[in-house]
Amino acid sequence: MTFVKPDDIIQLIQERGYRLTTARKKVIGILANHSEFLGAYDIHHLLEQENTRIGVASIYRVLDLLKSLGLLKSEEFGVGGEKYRLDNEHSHHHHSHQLICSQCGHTEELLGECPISHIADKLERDSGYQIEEHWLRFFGVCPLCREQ
Amino acid sequence: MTFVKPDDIIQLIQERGYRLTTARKKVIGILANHSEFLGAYDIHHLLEQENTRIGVASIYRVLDLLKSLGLLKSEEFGVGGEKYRLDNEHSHHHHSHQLICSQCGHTEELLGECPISHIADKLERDSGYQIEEHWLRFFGVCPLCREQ
DNA sequence: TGCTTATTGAAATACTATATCAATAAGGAG
DNA sequence: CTCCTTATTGATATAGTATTTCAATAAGCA
Repeated sequence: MTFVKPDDIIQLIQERGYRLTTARKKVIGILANHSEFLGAYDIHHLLEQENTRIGVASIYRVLDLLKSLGLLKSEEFGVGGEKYRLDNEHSHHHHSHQLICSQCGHTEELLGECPISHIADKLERDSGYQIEEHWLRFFGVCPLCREQ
Repeated sequence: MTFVKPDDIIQLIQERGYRLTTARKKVIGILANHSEFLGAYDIHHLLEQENTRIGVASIYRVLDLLKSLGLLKSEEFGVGGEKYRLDNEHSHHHHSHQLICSQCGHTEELLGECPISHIADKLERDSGYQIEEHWLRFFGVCPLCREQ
């Protein structure tokens, strides 16, 4: 179970002017009841088990919509394509990513999307720790120091 | 260009009792001439441009062989399946991965395959730094401390 | 040179993902 | 509550990646 309530998502969808359709409700329902990552076809199969037939194309469309609303986390595991999960409040933790020159000490903050969050998620599941923060620090020789 | 010489790979293949075939030589030749990551079908197309026709299945077999010999690095980029590159000596740098309890201070070393190396590789290309080392430290509350 | 068998190529198959388009249904207007 | 507009859907076709199968081939040894 995630901490995102289906009703909140449905409300957001309507607020944004999107229609509230069966496909959207069903796919969101499945995602809300599964804390693990699911592939598009996993969702398709789970819906079939509830005797609900939603076209694969529509499942991808709902996933795209949720992604565009920032409500979805996705991961590429080794095989089997992209997997999706509702983005819940616990999936974020503080981090610090730095690139440090081991010769002159110059430090750069690395911005952009966190490449570690999915590792932290997995680690949280595997270790039982509740991860709050991580540091990622790269040490190397900066271009200026390399010239000398 | 990688720093792995095709001849060294070919020698290793023969030492291990595998036959030296055209498919193996050609695929290794392509990989040795490309420092970027290539998909199986990229290799297939590149070989066609040299008027060499190697079946896709065989390309996958060569890639599997190289992987089993530890000579191949692979990555899943966003789309388009797995990509491969010969593993060169510069692709390794020292690292330390730890999981630390922020309450009791208990520290665990995280073993297993380094999930950061490909980030380091990309960073090296993008930043111009020559990365030598990285630390990845996760801070959280361990299962014992969570019970209290 | 011939033999054994590891290896290959082609085709069939499976799976993920996207584009197309007629049919459908959501939701506002009346 | 009914009608109308059009966003949305489902089925199908298509594309790309990956694996399996099996007869044909060629590598390497005697």
